[in-house]
Amino acid sequence: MGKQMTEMLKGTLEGIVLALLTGSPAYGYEITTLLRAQGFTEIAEGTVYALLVRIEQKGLVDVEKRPSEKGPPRKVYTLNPQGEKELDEFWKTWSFLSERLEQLRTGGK
Amino acid sequence: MGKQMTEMLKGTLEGIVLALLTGSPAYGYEITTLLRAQGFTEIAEGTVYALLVRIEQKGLVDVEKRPSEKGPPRKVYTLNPQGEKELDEFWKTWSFLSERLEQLRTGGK
DNA sequence: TTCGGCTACTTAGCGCTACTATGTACTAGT
DNA sequence: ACTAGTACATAGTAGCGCTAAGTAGCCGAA
Repeated sequence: MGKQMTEMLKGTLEGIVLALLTGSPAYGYEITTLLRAQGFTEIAEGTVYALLVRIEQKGLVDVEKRPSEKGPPRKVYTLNPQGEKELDEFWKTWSFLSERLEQLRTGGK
Repeated sequence: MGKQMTEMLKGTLEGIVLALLTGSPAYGYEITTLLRAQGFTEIAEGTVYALLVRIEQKGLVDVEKRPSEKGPPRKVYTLNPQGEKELDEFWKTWSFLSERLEQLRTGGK
């Protein structure tokens, strides 16, 4: 979509990925294709992997290495309790922002 | 709200300010207080002024200097046609992101 | 058997945006 | 004179997504 989307994704992409991980673990390449399937067609692979490194270092996910039939071993990420807490915070922050913007759009000065 | 909000504001704050300018022009200090009144209590003054410089340089607003009774002269910003176009784009980008996230929140993998 | 194409992960460097901190300058009230 | 409120400006910092390039394993077609 362009530069606007790039800037807007800052801060939200992490939440999106955490949300994707709720319920079912996933590995990097898989997450990238999931994002693309959901319409985020322009998200760079490198972005996803860098993000995964970050959330791992923050302790929001547990990581497990599993062999793949089709290539190098996969790093499977699972949301842990701290990650769920962070996701919770994310939704709160998002809701706040979302409500303000909805108000602005419908002319509520 | 904290670091999460700071990151999330990237890209959206510009749209918020443009939206605030639709209908009625405003000057920097006024915009800052408007934002605070709407719940964005932690937005730094310097952030707003820097943003205003940016959107002026991008040609999204027209600027007029007006004397103030209470201090230094005000710089009054008015949304111009190009700014309206940019705001339109912003709302499109926002809608896209907003819809994806709503889908994610309600369990739509 | 070699080559392209898919899978899968990594990393250095860049650009953009919001924040911190500080400074300037004008007015009014005490 | 001093403080508080109004009003704007800016240098430096941190964080995040993107670009670009690389490594590595597997497979099927030429």
